[in-house]
Amino acid sequence: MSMRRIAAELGCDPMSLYRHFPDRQALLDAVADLALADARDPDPGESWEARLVAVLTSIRSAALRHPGIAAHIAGRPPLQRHGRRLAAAIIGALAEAGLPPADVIRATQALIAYLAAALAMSLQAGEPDARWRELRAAIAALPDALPDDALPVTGSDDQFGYGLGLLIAGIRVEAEHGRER
Amino acid sequence: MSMRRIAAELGCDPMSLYRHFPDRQALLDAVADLALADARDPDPGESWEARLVAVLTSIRSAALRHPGIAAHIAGRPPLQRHGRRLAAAIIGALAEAGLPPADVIRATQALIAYLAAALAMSLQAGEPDARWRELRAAIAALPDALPDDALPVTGSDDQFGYGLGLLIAGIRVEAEHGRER
DNA sequence: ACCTGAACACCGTTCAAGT
DNA sequence: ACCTGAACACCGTTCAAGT
Repeated sequence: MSMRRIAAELGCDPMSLYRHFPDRQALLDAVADLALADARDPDPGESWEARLVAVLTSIRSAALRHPGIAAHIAGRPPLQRHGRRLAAAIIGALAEAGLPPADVIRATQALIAYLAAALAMSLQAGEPDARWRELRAAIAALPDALPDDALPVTGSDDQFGYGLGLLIAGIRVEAEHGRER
Repeated sequence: MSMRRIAAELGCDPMSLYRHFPDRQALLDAVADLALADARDPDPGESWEARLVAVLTSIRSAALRHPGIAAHIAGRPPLQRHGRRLAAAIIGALAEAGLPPADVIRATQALIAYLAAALAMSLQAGEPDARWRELRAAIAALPDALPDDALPVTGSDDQFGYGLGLLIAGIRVEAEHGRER
């Protein structure tokens, strides 16, 4: 995904790209946001929990469908047209959960941070990452542990969903505490 | 942090580095792990919640104390000597919380994913990231919202602690559900 | 046998020269 | 005024030539 390679693919001079974007980062930001175009907004009839799961899963799927730009999405969450649309869905769900506005921001950034890192792990998992397998093997060797092949895989859908579930359970607890106060 | 720059700093030929490490990534992995040497293990007398907060905060602080390698730590969590020591502390705390072994792995990876992304956000926050400020401004313009300057800052300690609290609350809920079953 | 540094195949971006 | 491509200042890594 270099400027020279993109220009070659487009059959134009590398410098022509600088007519449209100030630098490489701005070009990739625009492409990254575009890659999220097919991440759908959640059904407003669903509960806030279901909407959070739906929108975050949808973003992750859309990013993984565009492997060339996924690493950039993970490193710099897009905040242009589609990024903002999806952020608004997250913010709406959190507001409905009952979090105060400052916590809505905090929880939004926590969810996006988790999504970004889980996405990065999924990408690294593509190239079999020997380091995590080593760690899994070390854990399997501990007393009372499962055999290695029963352990969840880094970057899998299952793995992503579990961590997302933890965050949502935490948000529910936090919102209930706020309501009691 | 290029091979040529490191070699120049060390006053040696760039190629000498390849005598000690197969490639740039292996060298940075080793440096990254070393940067976590001063992240302390938590006090075993504390509760599992307090130990999780302590060890993850300690890792984040250690990484931020070495800004040159922090981005590499965020992108590729070190899994050598110190990385494994700290992972063992996380795993121990989660096991004590009462999670079954497969969930201990899932929760460990969720915590490390969150830590990595929050760290990356802290680094980007160093260079004032106009994109997040724009999003904050957009949120401040919503009905019932706080004024922009009351919103939490991306990548701050406060921000990190809040998301970590959500994950730990979620883990507590998950562990309690498991105990009921 | 070991080590060095020239060389290869790239990069993002600037800027002077062309039209 | 606009666009092009040569040039600058870098990369990580290979490998042939030296000791």
